[in-house]
Amino acid sequence: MIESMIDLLTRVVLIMEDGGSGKVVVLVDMDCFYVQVEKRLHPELKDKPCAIVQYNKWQGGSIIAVDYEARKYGVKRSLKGKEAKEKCPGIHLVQVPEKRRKADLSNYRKASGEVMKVLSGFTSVIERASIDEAFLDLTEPVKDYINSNSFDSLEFHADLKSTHVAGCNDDDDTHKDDCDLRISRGDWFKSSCSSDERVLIVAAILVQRIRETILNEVGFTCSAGISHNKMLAKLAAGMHKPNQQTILPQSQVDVVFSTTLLKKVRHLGGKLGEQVQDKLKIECVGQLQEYSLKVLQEKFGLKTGSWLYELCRGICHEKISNRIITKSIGCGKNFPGPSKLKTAKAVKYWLEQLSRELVERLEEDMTENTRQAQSITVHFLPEGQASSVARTFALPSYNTSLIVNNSWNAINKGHKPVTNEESHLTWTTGILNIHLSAGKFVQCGKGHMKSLLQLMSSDQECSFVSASSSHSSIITGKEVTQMTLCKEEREDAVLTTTPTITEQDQSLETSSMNITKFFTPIKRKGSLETQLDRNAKRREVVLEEIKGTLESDDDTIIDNQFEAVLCSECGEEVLKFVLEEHMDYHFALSLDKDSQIN
DNA sequence: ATTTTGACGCT
DNA sequence: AGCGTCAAA
Repeated sequence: MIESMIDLLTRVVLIMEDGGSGKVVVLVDMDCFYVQVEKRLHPELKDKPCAIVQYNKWQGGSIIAVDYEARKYGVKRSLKGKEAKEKCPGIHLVQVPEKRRKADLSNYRKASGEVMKVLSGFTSVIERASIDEAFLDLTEPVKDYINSNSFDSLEFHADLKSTHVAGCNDDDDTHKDDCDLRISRGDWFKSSCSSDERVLIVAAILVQRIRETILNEVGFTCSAGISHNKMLAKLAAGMHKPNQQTILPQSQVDVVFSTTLLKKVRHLGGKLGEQVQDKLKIECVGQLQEYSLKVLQEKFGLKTGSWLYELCRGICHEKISNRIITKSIGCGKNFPGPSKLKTAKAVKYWLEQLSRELVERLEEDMTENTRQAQSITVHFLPEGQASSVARTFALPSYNTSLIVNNSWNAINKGHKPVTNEESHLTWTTGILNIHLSAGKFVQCGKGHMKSLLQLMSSDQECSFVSASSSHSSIITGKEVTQMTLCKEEREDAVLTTTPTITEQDQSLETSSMNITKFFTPIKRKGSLETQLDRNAKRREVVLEEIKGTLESDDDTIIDNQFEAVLCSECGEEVLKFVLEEHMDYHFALSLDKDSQIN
């Protein structure tokens, strides 16, 4: 009974030409993004087959992006650089930059930001879906455009060269079919076209402009899918690449779905897609239409069942959030097989490297987005375990030592050493991966007029932490006085951390890694901006002093960075502000020795 | 020995 | 909070 009512309602919805969404949704997807970023940086690579690799010591590195020229030779993601050379001897392999002995993706994040900025010029509703993809809600812009005067004077054939309509044989130039004629002739547009297709064609004109603007302003090509919801837009975007766009109207859904493999649909590319395929013995999305809502819910649960029921009819209610910056900032590194971390020294070294990258990125994020992360989660994968372990702790200030120490404690809790010989703890099992992720961002700082306005006007994505008096919380056994997060109170916030140094910590403190003290208390006075200004000034001075020969250093604010000290390892005089890097250098040497012994 | 990310759902 | 899934380069 209920089922037949839902079937009836669904049929009614389907009579509505756009599947009931009433929206215009676009997915913009950059073509082989990392390759384009590198080619912009190295124009001589233009028109040459090219792939991006991470690292290259082992098998020529792992490929993470491939341009369309190289794809012709069968070069794919996840191949080794070496294998790519075999398939395509002329290929140019560009390495991802490395910093602190790990891959550094910041160039690509910056380029992504450039694209997002251009997109924000066209519509107020943008969802960053990944580093190179964004969903746009063009419903309003399309309405505006239709209501504007320029609408009548459209010349479709001129503007829609790179536009396709899904489900039409538009690949063969000699056999232009109905779909192509539709979009290339204004007269058809005015007379013989359903209203949902009409808005999508107008959207296609806007998307064409958006893509041209991205190319002109930041120099990247992209592809796009134009439809009524996220699922269809994403599917459409993949149909014609690179540098093209595809309309997928509701009227074409059945035709397209009759040959679309399940795993090609968003969210069905993994285990669920396999389950659906196996349980129902079907291959294509369209075949799902043969199953009642009841049966789908029995087999896959209430929620997933109704999701599948609607999905195969082209209906998808996934909301487009309004957010072009990430909700978390993280970095991690794998230590596969032979390179697994076996000593406390090695773990601390990499925690230091990861923490420094994280703090660097968090500080940039703060100046860029006037927000501050409130928590860190450390993930690590002990050898022999199926899944990684995660532990979360509070982040009262952006401080490398704090992150290193809390992470170290977290890792130690469930991972006991078998021997403990003077800063050389050894575990029965090694550590195969460490990942640090900062999250729980709250808006902060001055210049809050603008950010507050943004906050108020945007949909739920941003949330306030209500301004209240300072409170303490117990997290991972450490008492932390948190700052008040909003408004004026913040100005006078003073941070204190209460150190609880364990025996193990102290034994480690003698290790060459521990340059700064654990939980160096940080007192803050004055506004955030003042702090940032000071940091910026300090960096300028430092940069001038060392003439750009060294990475600018980060975190721990020490009064006199220019005081020289004698290095305990080599006896050289070293300025304090490069001491950490200097010790890293020694440690890297010792690690290399270690690995030679092994 | 793909690696390094990031979002979200489940419990 | 911690784990699992899915996805992108």
